[in-house]
Amino acid sequence: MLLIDKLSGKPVYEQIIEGIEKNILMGIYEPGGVLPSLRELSVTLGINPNTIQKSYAELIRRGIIVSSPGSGTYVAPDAPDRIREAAQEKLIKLEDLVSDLALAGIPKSDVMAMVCAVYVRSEGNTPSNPSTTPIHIGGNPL
Amino acid sequence: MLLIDKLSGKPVYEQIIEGIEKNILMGIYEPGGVLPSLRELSVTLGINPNTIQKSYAELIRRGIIVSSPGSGTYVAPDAPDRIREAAQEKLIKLEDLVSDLALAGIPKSDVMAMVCAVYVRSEGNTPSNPSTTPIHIGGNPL
DNA sequence: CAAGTGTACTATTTGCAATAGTGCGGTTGG
DNA sequence: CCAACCGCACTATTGCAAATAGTACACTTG
Repeated sequence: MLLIDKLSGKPVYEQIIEGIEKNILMGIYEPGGVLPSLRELSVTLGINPNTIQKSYAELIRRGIIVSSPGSGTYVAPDAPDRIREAAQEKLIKLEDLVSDLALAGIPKSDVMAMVCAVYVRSEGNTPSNPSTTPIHIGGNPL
Repeated sequence: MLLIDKLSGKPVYEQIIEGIEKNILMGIYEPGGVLPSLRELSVTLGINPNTIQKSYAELIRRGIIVSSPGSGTYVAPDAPDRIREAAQEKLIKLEDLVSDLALAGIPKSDVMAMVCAVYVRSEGNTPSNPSTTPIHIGGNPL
């Protein structure tokens, strides 16, 4: 998981943030579950620990993950909800992009078709069922 | 025209590129017409001439505008077509964004409604009629 | 107690955006 | 013709953010 493209121009720490959020939404990282440690993820991704820490710090600021010094970092219980709320802001970016396409003459039907296709494709990718509470392991503070 | 926001985080030279493309699509800059000179636009926007030049150079590379050293810079005859073709790439970015929103649980209906709203709003903003060929003035090389 | 954890620093490198300044050669219009 | 303006091509510099590197400290776990 967590593919990082150093040549994409997008800051690495942002890619990590988005990757973790995506994993949480897809149920790979479950609420209450433990995240990879800074140093472990650092080795896995081949990225400096400080860069990982920067991503974690931002996610903590957003209340999506919580840290327990000396123990580890964990997914907040309401992480999916918080991520979904933040997604509302992305709708504005989407609006700007669509506005550009409309001006450029891209037919409305093309955009609509694309949206439909995406939603059909993503129909089976939401296994994060809130009723199946995650298993509590170790010194998890939650 | 050409509003530049130095605090937006977006590079100024990109804002200039997008602004000029938008003006071309809206018919404010007509194919074959002359663009403001580097120095003139520099003064108008309060931006260093080299930054303007960077924007112009990129637009030239894309074949959207052409330059005639000593004379001026002009909108390419097929500029609108080229811009529209390039817009196809933006569809991919849009697809990624919609994919994110779908994963975050934004309902398809919300996205659809937003797309409709944008297209309804932008219905009167396309006065760039290809049949009305622009007037040829001065030393225009086209 | 040893190992692993998050946290907090400082210093340095790297790349990009933007500015500043100068000069060259071509075009234009009086 | 020629002064004025044009695009174009340099170099140098500044500022900023991302990323790396390294160290140290306090805490938790087994």
